[in-house]
Amino acid sequence: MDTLSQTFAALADPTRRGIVTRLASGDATVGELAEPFAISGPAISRHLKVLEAAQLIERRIDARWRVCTLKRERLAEAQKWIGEVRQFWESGFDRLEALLQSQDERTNERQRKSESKE
Amino acid sequence: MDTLSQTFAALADPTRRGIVTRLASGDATVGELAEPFAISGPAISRHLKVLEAAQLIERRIDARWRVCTLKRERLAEAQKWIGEVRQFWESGFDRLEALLQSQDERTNERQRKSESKE
DNA sequence: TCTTCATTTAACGTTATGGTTAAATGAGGA
DNA sequence: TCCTCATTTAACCATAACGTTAAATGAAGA
Repeated sequence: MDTLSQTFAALADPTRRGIVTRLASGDATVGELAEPFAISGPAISRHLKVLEAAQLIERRIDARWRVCTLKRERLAEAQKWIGEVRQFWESGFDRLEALLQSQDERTNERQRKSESKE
Repeated sequence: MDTLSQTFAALADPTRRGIVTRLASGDATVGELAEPFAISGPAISRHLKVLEAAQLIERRIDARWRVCTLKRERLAEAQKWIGEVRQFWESGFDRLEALLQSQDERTNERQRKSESKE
């Protein structure tokens, strides 16, 4: 799965967004992150694994706790993607090809006639 | 499912992001949207249904075509959510409670001790 | 009216997601 | 060493997601 898909998928769950929001105020242990939610430890653990796989957080070991830290990069990329679409939409310009390339959103794209001719 | 979850889930698929990007350059029929992708019509139709359910697009009937339009609101909300988290994270301030409330991210939250005492 | 064409719905299969409980892991403290 | 505690892994279940092909729908044009 591509990075952007992973980022958006990770943010599509309210528990995970809650965790991200909490981490925006500073690092926290798994237990601290779990506290506000009425779900089991293993469920939290899996949510953290999803966030880590999406590179939205990092985990490090501190004595007998795992401390989670929020990472900037993926959030920035996701925000940028939305921003570009919005900006393009507002501008009314017809430079789609440029936007498509800038966003590298050609996954699954069908072989183009123009391309197969060349 | 809450709105934000629906928005992020809709954006978590590369085909749907491709459709959104295409629509940022202007309205398009289902056929036009389907053209770049190597998947079946029904698959596109379902992607459009997801985007419509998430209120990212609208469909209207024009003769024998269904024309799709991008909508602004949900994209703006999603971008805003990410922006708030990032801003909060960068600020280093400890006003988590305010952020939580502003984002209405208390879904699934466990009964708090302080609350049950009051 | 009959046919065509764009799109959707139905039915189906496979894999992913999110939850659970029970057991495993592994560092710290007694 | 042995116990405790924080967290993860394993095994399982239900439901959602995404793809397919075949059939249905419904407006346009002959």
